[in-house]
Amino acid sequence: MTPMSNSRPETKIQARNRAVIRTAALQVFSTYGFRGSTLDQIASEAGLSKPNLLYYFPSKEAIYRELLEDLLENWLDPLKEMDPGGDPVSEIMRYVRHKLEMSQKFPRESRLFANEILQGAPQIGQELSGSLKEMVDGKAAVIQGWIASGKIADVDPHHLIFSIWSLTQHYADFEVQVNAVLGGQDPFEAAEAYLTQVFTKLLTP
Amino acid sequence: MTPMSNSRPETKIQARNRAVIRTAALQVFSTYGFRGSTLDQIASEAGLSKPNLLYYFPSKEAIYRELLEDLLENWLDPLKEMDPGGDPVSEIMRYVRHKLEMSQKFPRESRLFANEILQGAPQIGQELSGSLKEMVDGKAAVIQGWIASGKIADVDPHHLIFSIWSLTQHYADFEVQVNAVLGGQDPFEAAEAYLTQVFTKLLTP
DNA sequence: CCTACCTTTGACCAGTCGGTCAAATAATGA
DNA sequence: TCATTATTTGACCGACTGGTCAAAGGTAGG
Repeated sequence: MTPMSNSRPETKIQARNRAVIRTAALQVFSTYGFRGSTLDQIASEAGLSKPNLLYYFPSKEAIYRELLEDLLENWLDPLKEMDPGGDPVSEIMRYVRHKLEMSQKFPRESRLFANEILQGAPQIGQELSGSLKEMVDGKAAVIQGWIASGKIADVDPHHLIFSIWSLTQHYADFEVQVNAVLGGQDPFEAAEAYLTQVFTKLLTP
Repeated sequence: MTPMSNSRPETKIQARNRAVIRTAALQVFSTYGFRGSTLDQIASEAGLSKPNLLYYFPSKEAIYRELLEDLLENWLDPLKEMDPGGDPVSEIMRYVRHKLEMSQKFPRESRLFANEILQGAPQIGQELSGSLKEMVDGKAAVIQGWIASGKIADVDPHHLIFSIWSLTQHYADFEVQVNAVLGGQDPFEAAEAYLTQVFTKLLTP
């Protein structure tokens, strides 16, 4: 009997092994994408046998989906927290710093997402044009309000959001290139200063 | 006798079929990455049989390498063309527009590169820390010169270059997400206006 | 026409893929 | 203790992987 097919409470072994598998799968999927990854790789990375993996998850796709679902929750949350009542420049800068910090602390999650999008978002396409679009449109309206009241400069809100995603995630997704070009020095300190400069100049009316 | 193993001039059939294969392989590799792509996929996309593919290219890796090598040439060229003697803001803006145009016209090439970097640059790692770093360092020195003479604002040159790459390539690499959020309208017109605004404000002293 | 080379392919190979299963092994609780 | 359940694994499956090969089908020049 597989642990997913009943509704008994999760044992300690189950909790531990499912976590181990998720970590291993994140490592592999974020590097090679769904199709480029194999169960044997993940099993080896997790220190478990392949049938043992499939005792905890019904399929390769199920592991991948669980990772992506967890990701989408945590990934889009910080944008939701942008407060329409707060100071516009501070709110946006806080979001920028938060996203940059996510790239620094969770580069694998960022790359997992990038891989999924590069491959045409076969698993999360609906969320993108559904809840994500909804949320972005909502925040774009908030930003448009800030513009209308003259609190920040007149910039396209959607592209402003894209530029925040792009600039911050770049340090995770293109980590290898950034490190190669910078020759080993840590990029994030200078990145934060640079991004602060960019968005301060851009948003100041 | 395979056409790569001698030095006779290329026949018309060879030229045509090698081009067909490159196009098909670009489509597949740029979507699924090297490991996620199969020769059968590429052969099917090219309308050729799998042994026929391997008549024109010695291996899957050889096709991939040829694509990447062609890419690196065309991809990094425009940065080289940035003229130290020209007007700084114009030169940088011209580069930004050029890169954005590349994202619009050659999104598959951009995604091929992105996939290679995401996977840790197993094929082009040396070029990144070799010739690419060299060239970027050179251009960063040029930009630093412009800053020193007060022609543009004081920004970190390396991160300025990263931000140009990141912002422009985002519209190719994350095309699916951008289209989903924008709901079908063409992103590039607004993107060009937005990026002009960003870099004008950033660079004006 | 013929011959020499170019091109294409069906059949095949060993290794790997995601996934199954029965049996063995550990943990748990009465 | 013993029986029940949870966990682990070796052996295995059919499908697919990158790649080979010999033979067949085209093509071009003399």
